[in-house]
Amino acid sequence: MSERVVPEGRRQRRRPTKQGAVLSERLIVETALRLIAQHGAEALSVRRLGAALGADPTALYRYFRNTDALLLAVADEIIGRAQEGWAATGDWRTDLRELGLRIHGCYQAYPQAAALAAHRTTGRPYETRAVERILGVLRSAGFPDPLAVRIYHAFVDQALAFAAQDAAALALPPAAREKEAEVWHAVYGRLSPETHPNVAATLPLLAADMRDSGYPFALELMLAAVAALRPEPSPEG
Amino acid sequence: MSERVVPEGRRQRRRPTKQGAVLSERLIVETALRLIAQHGAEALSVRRLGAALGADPTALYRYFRNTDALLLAVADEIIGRAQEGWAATGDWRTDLRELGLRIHGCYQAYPQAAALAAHRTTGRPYETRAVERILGVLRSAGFPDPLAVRIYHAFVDQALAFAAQDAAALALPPAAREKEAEVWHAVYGRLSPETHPNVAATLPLLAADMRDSGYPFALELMLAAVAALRPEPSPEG
DNA sequence: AACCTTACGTCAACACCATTGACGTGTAAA
DNA sequence: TTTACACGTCAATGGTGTTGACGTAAGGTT
Repeated sequence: MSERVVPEGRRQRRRPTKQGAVLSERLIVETALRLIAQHGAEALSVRRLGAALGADPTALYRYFRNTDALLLAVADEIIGRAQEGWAATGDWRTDLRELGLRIHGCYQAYPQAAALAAHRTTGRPYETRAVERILGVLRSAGFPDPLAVRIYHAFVDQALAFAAQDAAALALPPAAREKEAEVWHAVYGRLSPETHPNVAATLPLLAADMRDSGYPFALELMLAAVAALRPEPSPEG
Repeated sequence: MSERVVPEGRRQRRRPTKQGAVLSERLIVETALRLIAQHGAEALSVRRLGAALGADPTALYRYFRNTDALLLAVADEIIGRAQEGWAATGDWRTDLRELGLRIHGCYQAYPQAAALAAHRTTGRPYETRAVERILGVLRSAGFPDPLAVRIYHAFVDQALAFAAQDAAALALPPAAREKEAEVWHAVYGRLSPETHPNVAATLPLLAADMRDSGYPFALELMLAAVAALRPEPSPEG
Protein backbone atom coordinates (compact mmCIF):
# COMPACT_ATOMS: atom_id res chain seq x y z
CA MET A 1 0.00 0.00 0.00
CA SER A 2 2.80 2.40 1.02
CA GLU A 3 1.34 5.85 0.15
CA ARG A 4 -2.13 6.65 1.29
CA VAL A 5 -1.55 10.41 1.25
CA VAL A 6 -2.25 12.28 -1.98
CA PRO A 7 -0.49 15.65 -2.27
CA GLU A 8 -2.90 18.57 -2.09
CA GLY A 9 -2.28 19.62 -5.68
CA ARG A 10 -3.40 16.31 -7.22
CA ARG A 11 -6.60 15.87 -5.34
CA GLN A 12 -9.63 15.37 -7.51
CA ARG A 13 -12.32 13.30 -5.91
CA ARG A 14 -13.62 15.22 -2.96
CA ARG A 15 -16.17 12.95 -1.45
CA PRO A 16 -18.29 14.26 1.42
CA THR A 17 -18.15 12.32 4.66
CA LYS A 18 -21.17 10.57 6.11
CA GLN A 19 -21.87 13.70 8.09
CA GLY A 20 -21.61 15.85 5.00
CA ALA A 21 -18.26 17.59 5.51
CA VAL A 22 -15.92 18.03 2.57
CA LEU A 23 -12.38 17.65 3.81
CA SER A 24 -9.28 19.51 2.71
CA GLU A 25 -5.81 20.09 4.08
CA ARG A 26 -6.73 23.68 4.81
CA LEU A 27 -9.95 22.79 6.63
CA ILE A 28 -8.15 20.25 8.77
CA VAL A 29 -5.39 22.68 9.76
CA GLU A 30 -7.87 25.40 10.66
CA THR A 31 -10.01 23.00 12.64
CA ALA A 32 -6.96 21.75 14.52
CA LEU A 33 -5.94 25.32 15.34
CA ARG A 34 -9.44 26.09 16.58
CA LEU A 35 -9.56 22.91 18.64
CA ILE A 36 -6.26 23.76 20.29
CA ALA A 37 -7.26 27.36 20.93
CA GLN A 38 -10.58 26.38 22.49
CA HIS A 39 -9.79 23.28 24.46
CA GLY A 40 -6.04 23.28 25.02
CA ALA A 41 -3.13 21.44 23.49
CA GLU A 42 -4.13 18.10 25.00
CA ALA A 43 -7.46 18.30 23.20
CA LEU A 44 -5.74 17.64 19.90
CA SER A 45 -6.08 13.95 19.25
CA VAL A 46 -6.89 12.16 16.03
CA ARG A 47 -10.22 11.00 17.33
CA ARG A 48 -11.30 14.39 18.62
CA LEU A 49 -10.18 16.13 15.46
CA GLY A 50 -12.15 13.61 13.44
CA ALA A 51 -15.22 14.33 15.54
CA ALA A 52 -14.78 18.09 15.17
CA LEU A 53 -14.47 17.70 11.41
CA GLY A 54 -17.50 15.42 11.17
CA ALA A 55 -15.49 12.58 9.69
CA ASP A 56 -13.99 9.28 10.62
CA PRO A 57 -10.80 9.93 12.59
CA THR A 58 -8.68 7.90 10.22
CA ALA A 59 -9.71 10.04 7.26
CA LEU A 60 -6.88 12.35 8.41
CA TYR A 61 -4.37 9.85 7.17
CA ARG A 62 -5.50 10.63 3.61
CA TYR A 63 -4.18 14.16 4.11
CA PHE A 64 -1.24 13.84 6.53
CA ARG A 65 1.18 10.98 6.86
CA ASN A 66 0.89 11.12 10.64
CA THR A 67 0.05 13.53 13.44
CA ASP A 68 3.51 15.01 13.33
CA ALA A 69 2.98 16.13 9.75
CA LEU A 70 -0.27 17.73 10.82
CA LEU A 71 1.44 19.57 13.64
CA LEU A 72 4.02 20.94 11.22
CA ALA A 73 1.24 22.21 8.99
CA VAL A 74 -0.31 23.96 11.98
CA ALA A 75 3.03 25.53 12.86
CA ASP A 76 3.48 26.77 9.32
CA GLU A 77 0.05 28.34 9.32
CA ILE A 78 1.06 30.39 12.37
CA ILE A 79 4.31 31.45 10.74
CA GLY A 80 2.28 32.55 7.75
CA ARG A 81 0.03 34.72 9.86
CA ALA A 82 3.09 36.33 11.45
CA GLN A 83 4.27 37.60 8.08
CA GLU A 84 0.91 38.80 6.83
CA GLY A 85 1.30 42.32 5.49
CA TRP A 86 4.96 42.65 6.40
CA ALA A 87 7.32 44.37 4.00
CA ALA A 88 10.99 45.31 4.29
CA THR A 89 11.67 48.98 4.99
CA GLY A 90 15.35 48.85 4.00
CA ASP A 91 16.56 49.53 7.54
CA TRP A 92 17.83 46.18 8.77
CA ARG A 93 17.40 46.95 12.44
CA THR A 94 13.81 48.08 12.07
CA ASP A 95 13.03 45.07 9.90
CA LEU A 96 14.53 42.51 12.26
CA ARG A 97 12.86 44.10 15.25
CA GLU A 98 9.50 44.05 13.53
CA LEU A 99 9.86 40.44 12.40
CA GLY A 100 10.98 39.28 15.81
CA LEU A 101 8.12 40.98 17.60
CA ARG A 102 5.63 39.71 15.02
CA ILE A 103 6.77 36.10 15.30
CA HIS A 104 6.72 36.29 19.07
CA GLY A 105 3.35 38.00 19.10
CA CYS A 106 1.69 35.63 16.67
CA TYR A 107 2.66 32.59 18.64
CA GLN A 108 1.22 34.25 21.75
CA ALA A 109 -2.13 34.34 19.98
CA TYR A 110 -2.15 30.54 19.93
CA PRO A 111 -0.31 29.67 23.13
CA GLN A 112 -1.24 26.02 23.20
CA ALA A 113 -0.22 25.43 19.61
CA ALA A 114 2.95 27.46 20.06
CA ALA A 115 4.07 25.36 22.98
CA LEU A 116 3.67 22.31 20.77
CA ALA A 117 5.11 23.55 17.50
CA ALA A 118 7.53 26.45 18.00
CA HIS A 119 10.58 24.22 18.07
CA ARG A 120 9.99 22.43 14.77
CA THR A 121 11.52 22.99 11.37
CA THR A 122 8.60 22.60 9.02
CA GLY A 123 10.20 23.11 5.63
CA ARG A 124 6.83 24.36 4.43
CA PRO A 125 6.11 27.41 2.26
CA TYR A 126 5.56 30.06 4.93
CA GLU A 127 8.64 29.00 6.80
CA THR A 128 10.89 29.02 3.77
CA ARG A 129 9.60 32.48 2.94
CA ALA A 130 10.45 33.73 6.42
CA VAL A 131 13.96 32.28 6.19
CA GLU A 132 14.44 33.91 2.80
CA ARG A 133 13.29 37.28 4.07
CA ILE A 134 15.40 37.35 7.21
CA LEU A 135 18.49 36.28 5.31
CA GLY A 136 17.67 38.97 2.76
CA VAL A 137 17.54 41.65 5.44
CA LEU A 138 20.91 40.61 6.83
CA ARG A 139 22.73 40.14 3.53
CA SER A 140 21.57 43.39 2.04
CA ALA A 141 22.63 45.11 5.26
CA GLY A 142 26.14 44.13 4.32
CA PHE A 143 26.82 41.20 6.62
CA PRO A 144 29.08 38.65 4.94
CA ASP A 145 27.38 35.28 4.39
CA PRO A 146 28.97 33.26 7.21
CA LEU A 147 28.12 35.99 9.72
CA ALA A 148 24.66 36.53 8.27
CA VAL A 149 23.90 32.84 8.73
CA ARG A 150 25.05 32.79 12.33
CA ILE A 151 23.04 35.88 13.14
CA TYR A 152 20.02 34.46 11.36
CA HIS A 153 20.28 31.34 13.46
CA ALA A 154 20.60 33.17 16.76
CA PHE A 155 17.83 35.60 15.86
CA VAL A 156 15.29 32.98 14.79
CA ASP A 157 16.03 30.61 17.62
CA GLN A 158 15.73 33.44 20.11
CA ALA A 159 12.36 34.53 18.75
CA LEU A 160 11.00 30.98 18.68
CA ALA A 161 12.46 30.01 22.02
CA PHE A 162 10.95 33.03 23.78
CA ALA A 163 7.69 32.47 21.92
CA ALA A 164 7.46 28.90 23.17
CA GLN A 165 8.54 29.92 26.65
CA ASP A 166 6.00 32.71 27.02
CA ALA A 167 3.32 30.64 25.33
CA ALA A 168 3.84 27.84 27.81
CA ALA A 169 3.25 30.27 30.64
CA LEU A 170 0.09 31.58 28.98
CA ALA A 171 -1.12 28.06 28.35
CA LEU A 172 -1.10 27.11 32.02
CA PRO A 173 -4.47 26.80 33.68
CA PRO A 174 -5.35 30.19 35.23
CA ALA A 175 -5.02 28.91 38.76
CA ALA A 176 -1.50 27.63 38.19
CA ARG A 177 -0.56 30.85 36.39
CA GLU A 178 -1.80 32.98 39.26
CA LYS A 179 0.12 30.87 41.72
CA GLU A 180 3.31 31.12 39.74
CA ALA A 181 3.06 34.92 39.71
CA GLU A 182 2.62 34.90 43.47
CA VAL A 183 5.83 32.98 44.01
CA TRP A 184 7.80 36.21 43.72
CA HIS A 185 6.10 37.64 46.75
CA ALA A 186 5.30 34.46 48.65
CA VAL A 187 8.70 32.82 48.39
CA TYR A 188 11.24 35.42 47.29
CA GLY A 189 9.69 38.04 49.54
CA ARG A 190 10.36 35.86 52.56
CA LEU A 191 13.98 35.05 51.89
CA SER A 192 16.34 36.30 54.58
CA PRO A 193 18.52 39.28 53.58
CA GLU A 194 21.41 37.40 55.14
CA THR A 195 21.23 34.36 52.92
CA HIS A 196 19.89 36.21 49.86
CA PRO A 197 21.06 39.84 50.09
CA ASN A 198 20.82 40.55 46.37
CA VAL A 199 17.28 39.24 46.09
CA ALA A 200 16.25 41.19 49.17
CA ALA A 201 17.75 44.41 47.84
CA THR A 202 15.98 44.25 44.50
CA LEU A 203 12.73 42.48 45.36
CA PRO A 204 10.21 45.15 44.31
CA LEU A 205 12.03 45.68 41.02
CA LEU A 206 12.24 41.93 40.48
CA ALA A 207 8.60 41.20 41.21
CA ALA A 208 7.54 43.98 38.84
CA ASP A 209 9.91 43.11 36.04
CA MET A 210 9.17 39.39 36.01
CA ARG A 211 5.51 39.96 35.23
CA ASP A 212 6.25 40.74 31.57
CA SER A 213 8.12 38.87 28.91
CA GLY A 214 11.86 39.31 28.82
CA TYR A 215 11.85 39.08 25.04
CA PRO A 216 11.63 42.73 23.95
CA PHE A 217 14.70 43.66 26.00
CA ALA A 218 16.57 40.52 24.99
CA LEU A 219 15.82 41.34 21.37
CA GLU A 220 17.13 44.90 21.77
CA LEU A 221 20.32 43.55 23.32
CA MET A 222 20.78 41.19 20.41
CA LEU A 223 20.17 43.94 17.86
CA ALA A 224 22.66 46.21 19.61
CA ALA A 225 25.30 43.48 19.61
CA VAL A 226 24.64 42.70 15.98
CA ALA A 227 25.01 46.36 15.04
CA ALA A 228 28.46 46.31 16.58
CA LEU A 229 29.39 43.35 14.37
CA ARG A 230 28.42 45.11 11.15
CA PRO A 231 31.48 45.40 8.91
CA GLU A 232 31.11 49.04 7.83
CA PRO A 233 29.53 51.18 10.52
CA SER A 234 26.86 53.24 8.83
CA PRO A 235 26.53 56.96 9.66
CA GLU A 236 23.39 56.04 11.62
CA GLY A 237 25.13 54.86 14.84
CA MET B 1 -9.07 5.59 49.58
CA SER B 2 -8.01 9.01 48.18
CA GLU B 3 -4.35 9.11 49.20
CA ARG B 4 -2.24 6.21 48.10
CA VAL B 5 1.00 8.20 48.32
CA VAL B 6 2.85 8.15 51.62
CA PRO B 7 5.32 11.03 52.11
CA GLU B 8 8.91 9.86 52.06
CA GLY B 9 9.51 10.71 55.72
CA ARG B 10 6.77 8.45 57.07
CA ARG B 11 7.60 5.31 55.18
CA GLN B 12 8.11 2.28 57.32
CA ARG B 13 7.30 -0.98 55.69
CA ARG B 14 9.74 -1.41 52.85
CA ARG B 15 8.70 -4.59 51.20
CA PRO B 16 10.88 -5.95 48.40
CA THR B 17 9.21 -6.50 45.04
CA LYS B 18 8.82 -9.92 43.49
CA GLN B 19 12.09 -9.34 41.67
CA GLY B 20 13.83 -8.32 44.86
CA ALA B 21 14.14 -4.56 44.48
CA VAL B 22 13.50 -2.28 47.46
CA LEU B 23 11.84 0.88 46.18
CA SER B 24 12.33 4.44 47.38
CA GLU B 25 11.66 7.92 46.04
CA ARG B 26 15.34 8.44 45.48
CA LEU B 27 15.82 5.14 43.65
CA ILE B 28 12.90 5.90 41.37
CA VAL B 29 14.18 9.38 40.48
CA GLU B 30 17.65 8.09 39.77
CA THR B 31 16.37 5.19 37.72
CA ALA B 32 14.21 7.58 35.71
CA LEU B 33 17.22 9.81 35.01
CA ARG B 34 19.28 6.81 33.97
CA LEU B 35 16.53 5.54 31.73
CA ILE B 36 16.33 8.94 30.03
CA ALA B 37 20.06 9.24 29.61
CA GLN B 38 20.57 5.72 28.31
CA HIS B 39 17.59 5.03 26.11
CA GLY B 40 16.47 8.44 24.98
CA ALA B 41 13.52 10.64 25.55
CA GLU B 42 10.74 8.26 24.62
CA ALA B 43 11.99 5.56 26.99
CA LEU B 44 10.34 7.10 30.03
CA SER B 45 6.95 5.52 30.50
CA VAL B 46 5.40 4.12 33.62
CA ARG B 47 5.64 0.61 32.27
CA ARG B 48 9.26 0.85 31.22
CA LEU B 49 10.24 2.53 34.47
CA GLY B 50 8.52 -0.26 36.35
CA ALA B 51 10.44 -2.82 34.34
CA ALA B 52 13.74 -1.00 34.92
CA LEU B 53 13.05 -0.91 38.64
CA GLY B 54 12.10 -4.58 38.76
CA ALA B 55 8.63 -3.82 40.05
CA ASP B 56 5.06 -3.65 38.93
CA PRO B 57 4.58 -0.40 36.98
CA THR B 58 1.79 0.73 39.23
CA ALA B 59 3.99 0.56 42.30
CA LEU B 60 5.14 4.06 41.28
CA TYR B 61 1.82 5.44 42.35
CA ARG B 62 2.76 4.64 45.94
CA TYR B 63 5.53 7.24 45.63
CA PHE B 64 4.25 9.89 43.21
CA ARG B 65 0.71 11.14 42.67
CA ASN B 66 1.16 10.97 38.91
CA THR B 67 3.84 11.14 36.23
CA ASP B 68 3.93 14.94 36.41
CA ALA B 69 4.91 14.83 40.06
CA LEU B 70 7.64 12.37 39.19
CA LEU B 71 8.94 14.62 36.42
CA LEU B 72 9.05 17.62 38.76
CA ALA B 73 11.10 15.61 41.21
CA VAL B 74 13.43 14.70 38.39
CA ALA B 75 13.66 18.32 37.24
CA ASP B 76 14.53 19.45 40.74
CA GLU B 77 17.43 17.05 40.74
CA ILE B 78 18.65 18.52 37.44
CA ILE B 79 18.60 22.11 38.73
CA GLY B 80 20.79 20.99 41.57
CA ARG B 81 23.29 19.39 39.24
CA ALA B 82 23.52 22.52 37.09
CA GLN B 83 25.07 24.52 39.92
CA GLU B 84 27.23 21.74 41.33
CA GLY B 85 30.73 23.04 41.95
CA TRP B 86 30.17 26.50 40.49
CA ALA B 87 31.84 29.48 42.14
CA ALA B 88 32.09 33.13 41.15
CA THR B 89 35.44 34.18 39.70
CA GLY B 90 34.87 37.92 40.12
CA ASP B 91 34.76 38.57 36.38
CA TRP B 92 31.08 39.17 35.62
CA ARG B 93 31.32 38.20 31.97
CA THR B 94 33.06 34.91 32.68
CA ASP B 95 30.61 34.13 35.45
CA LEU B 96 27.49 34.84 33.42
CA ARG B 97 28.84 32.89 30.47
CA GLU B 98 29.60 29.90 32.65
CA LEU B 99 26.21 29.97 34.36
CA GLY B 100 24.35 30.31 31.09
CA LEU B 101 26.17 27.43 29.47
CA ARG B 102 25.78 25.26 32.55
CA ILE B 103 22.05 25.82 32.79
CA HIS B 104 21.60 25.18 29.11
CA GLY B 105 23.87 22.15 29.10
CA CYS B 106 22.37 20.50 32.14
CA TYR B 107 18.85 20.70 30.80
CA GLN B 108 20.09 19.20 27.54
CA ALA B 109 21.17 16.06 29.34
CA TYR B 110 17.57 15.31 30.30
CA PRO B 111 15.50 16.69 27.44
CA GLN B 112 11.94 15.76 28.18
CA ALA B 113 12.09 16.73 31.80
CA ALA B 114 13.57 20.04 30.64
CA ALA B 115 10.89 20.64 28.06
CA LEU B 116 8.29 20.15 30.74
CA ALA B 117 9.82 22.12 33.58
CA ALA B 118 11.98 24.90 32.12
CA HIS B 119 9.14 27.40 32.03
CA ARG B 120 8.03 27.05 35.62
CA THR B 121 8.97 29.18 38.56
CA THR B 122 9.51 26.69 41.31
CA GLY B 123 10.61 28.89 44.18
CA ARG B 124 12.57 25.94 45.52
CA PRO B 125 16.01 26.20 47.14
CA TYR B 126 18.17 25.51 44.10
CA GLU B 127 16.26 28.08 42.08
CA THR B 128 16.44 30.82 44.66
CA ARG B 129 20.15 30.21 45.00
CA ALA B 130 20.61 30.65 41.27
CA VAL B 131 18.67 33.92 41.29
CA GLU B 132 20.72 35.21 44.19
CA ARG B 133 23.97 34.32 42.49
CA ILE B 134 23.16 35.87 39.13
CA LEU B 135 21.92 39.08 40.72
CA GLY B 136 25.08 39.10 42.80
CA VAL B 137 27.28 38.88 39.73
CA LEU B 138 25.48 41.79 38.08
CA ARG B 139 25.26 44.06 41.08
CA SER B 140 28.87 43.64 42.10
CA ALA B 141 29.84 44.35 38.49
CA GLY B 142 28.46 47.81 39.05
CA PHE B 143 25.12 47.67 37.26
CA PRO B 144 22.53 49.84 39.05
CA ASP B 145 19.64 47.82 40.46
CA PRO B 146 16.95 48.60 37.86
CA LEU B 147 19.32 47.70 35.05
CA ALA B 148 20.65 44.65 36.87
CA VAL B 149 17.12 43.34 37.26
CA ARG B 150 16.28 43.83 33.58
CA ILE B 151 19.47 42.12 32.54
CA TYR B 152 18.87 39.31 34.98
CA HIS B 153 15.44 38.78 33.51
CA ALA B 154 16.62 38.73 29.91
CA PHE B 155 19.57 36.51 30.77
CA VAL B 156 17.63 33.90 32.70
CA ASP B 157 14.70 33.79 30.35
CA GLN B 158 17.00 33.39 27.39
CA ALA B 159 18.93 30.58 29.02
CA LEU B 160 15.76 28.75 29.99
CA ALA B 161 13.99 29.43 26.71
CA PHE B 162 16.89 28.07 24.68
CA ALA B 163 17.25 25.16 27.06
CA ALA B 164 13.61 24.22 26.62
CA GLN B 165 13.79 24.82 22.89
CA ASP B 166 16.83 22.65 22.33
CA ALA B 167 15.60 20.05 24.78
CA ALA B 168 12.32 19.78 22.94
CA ALA B 169 14.21 19.08 19.73
CA LEU B 170 16.24 16.40 21.47
CA ALA B 171 13.12 14.91 22.99
CA LEU B 172 11.56 14.18 19.62
CA PRO B 173 11.29 10.57 18.59
CA PRO B 174 14.48 9.68 16.70
CA ALA B 175 12.65 9.32 13.40
CA ALA B 176 11.24 12.84 13.56
CA ARG B 177 14.57 14.26 14.69
CA GLU B 178 16.38 12.61 11.79
CA LYS B 179 13.85 13.95 9.37
CA GLU B 180 14.13 17.47 10.76
CA ALA B 181 17.86 17.48 10.18
CA GLU B 182 17.29 16.34 6.61
CA VAL B 183 14.86 19.16 5.87
CA TRP B 184 17.71 21.57 5.29
CA HIS B 185 18.97 19.51 2.40
CA ALA B 186 15.75 17.90 1.20
CA VAL B 187 13.61 21.03 1.15
CA TYR B 188 15.84 24.09 1.36
CA GLY B 189 18.34 22.52 -1.02
CA ARG B 190 15.69 22.26 -3.72
CA LEU B 191 14.35 25.81 -3.55
CA SER B 192 14.79 27.74 -6.75
CA PRO B 193 17.44 30.50 -6.67
CA GLU B 194 14.88 32.73 -8.34
CA THR B 195 12.25 32.55 -5.62
CA HIS B 196 14.72 32.12 -2.74
CA PRO B 197 18.01 33.75 -3.78
CA ASN B 198 19.27 34.32 -0.25
CA VAL B 199 18.64 30.75 0.83
CA ALA B 200 20.28 29.42 -2.32
CA ALA B 201 23.35 31.60 -1.83
CA THR B 202 23.96 30.49 1.74
CA LEU B 203 22.67 26.92 1.74
CA PRO B 204 25.84 25.05 2.73
CA LEU B 205 26.50 27.52 5.53
CA LEU B 206 22.88 27.32 6.66
CA ALA B 207 22.68 23.54 6.69
CA ALA B 208 25.91 23.34 8.67
CA ASP B 209 25.06 26.08 11.16
CA MET B 210 21.55 24.87 11.94
CA ARG B 211 22.78 21.50 13.15
CA ASP B 212 23.99 22.98 16.43
CA SER B 213 22.25 25.09 19.04
CA GLY B 214 22.12 28.81 18.43
CA TYR B 215 22.49 29.48 22.14
CA PRO B 216 26.24 29.92 22.55
CA PHE B 217 26.34 32.66 19.92
CA ALA B 218 23.15 34.27 21.20
CA LEU B 219 24.69 34.29 24.66
CA GLU B 220 27.85 35.97 23.38
CA LEU B 221 25.77 38.62 21.64
CA MET B 222 23.88 39.29 24.84
CA LEU B 223 27.07 39.54 26.89
CA ALA B 224 28.55 41.95 24.37
CA ALA B 225 25.47 44.16 24.46
CA VAL B 226 25.41 44.07 28.25
CA ALA B 227 29.08 45.08 28.38
CA ALA B 228 28.21 48.17 26.37
CA LEU B 229 25.55 49.08 28.93
CA ARG B 230 27.95 48.93 31.85
CA PRO B 231 28.18 52.36 33.51
CA GLU B 232 31.90 52.73 34.25
CA PRO B 233 34.26 50.32 32.53
CA SER B 234 36.56 49.09 35.26
CA PRO B 235 40.35 48.86 34.72
CA GLU B 236 39.87 45.10 34.33
CA GLY B 237 38.57 45.06 30.75
C1' DA C 1 -24.40 7.43 -21.50
C1' DA C 2 -21.78 3.54 -20.03
C1' DC C 3 -17.49 2.15 -18.27
C1' DC C 4 -13.37 1.92 -15.47
C1' DT C 5 -10.15 3.24 -12.31
C1' DT C 6 -9.07 4.66 -8.06
C1' DA C 7 -9.34 8.27 -4.32
C1' DC C 8 -10.79 8.31 -0.10
C1' DG C 9 -14.11 7.67 3.74
C1' DT C 10 -15.00 3.91 6.81
C1' DC C 11 -14.40 0.04 9.89
C1' DA C 12 -12.03 -3.19 12.77
C1' DA C 13 -8.08 -4.31 15.06
C1' DC C 14 -3.48 -3.69 17.30
C1' DA C 15 -0.21 -2.17 20.53
C1' DC C 16 0.76 1.12 23.50
C1' DC C 17 -0.24 4.61 27.14
C1' DA C 18 -1.57 6.50 32.25
C1' DT C 19 -4.40 5.62 35.91
C1' DT C 20 -7.68 3.37 39.40
C1' DG C 21 -9.86 -0.10 42.62
C1' DA C 22 -9.55 -4.25 44.88
C1' DC C 23 -6.85 -7.64 47.06
C1' DG C 24 -3.82 -10.16 50.10
C1' DT C 25 0.82 -10.63 51.85
C1' DG C 26 4.36 -9.78 54.85
C1' DT C 27 6.36 -6.36 57.83
C1' DA C 28 6.94 -3.90 61.84
C1' DA C 29 5.00 -2.20 65.84
C1' DA C 30 2.60 -3.42 70.16
C1' DT D 1 2.46 -13.45 69.34
C1' DT D 2 -0.66 -10.84 67.58
C1' DT D 3 -2.46 -7.40 64.71
C1' DA D 4 -2.98 -3.51 61.54
C1' DC D 5 -2.03 -1.68 57.46
C1' DA D 6 1.64 -0.35 53.89
C1' DC D 7 2.46 -1.43 49.62
C1' DG D 8 3.36 -4.59 45.76
C1' DT D 9 0.37 -6.83 42.52
C1' DC D 10 -3.32 -7.75 39.31
C1' DA D 11 -7.16 -6.74 36.38
C1' DA D 12 -9.60 -3.52 34.08
C1' DT D 13 -10.82 1.08 31.95
C1' DG D 14 -10.64 4.35 28.64
C1' DG D 15 -7.53 6.85 26.28
C1' DT D 16 -3.83 7.24 22.35
C1' DG D 17 -1.69 6.79 17.23
C1' DT D 18 -1.59 3.88 13.35
C1' DT D 19 -2.42 0.14 9.73
C1' DG D 20 -4.87 -2.98 6.42
C1' DA D 21 -8.88 -4.21 4.12
C1' DC D 22 -12.97 -2.88 1.91
C1' DG D 23 -16.48 -0.77 -0.89
C1' DT D 24 -18.50 3.22 -2.82
C1' DA D 25 -18.91 7.03 -5.52
C1' DA D 26 -16.54 10.43 -8.21
C1' DG D 27 -14.08 11.70 -12.67
C1' DG D 28 -11.98 10.97 -16.78
C1' DT D 29 -12.41 8.35 -20.91
C1' DT D 30 -14.83 6.42 -24.46
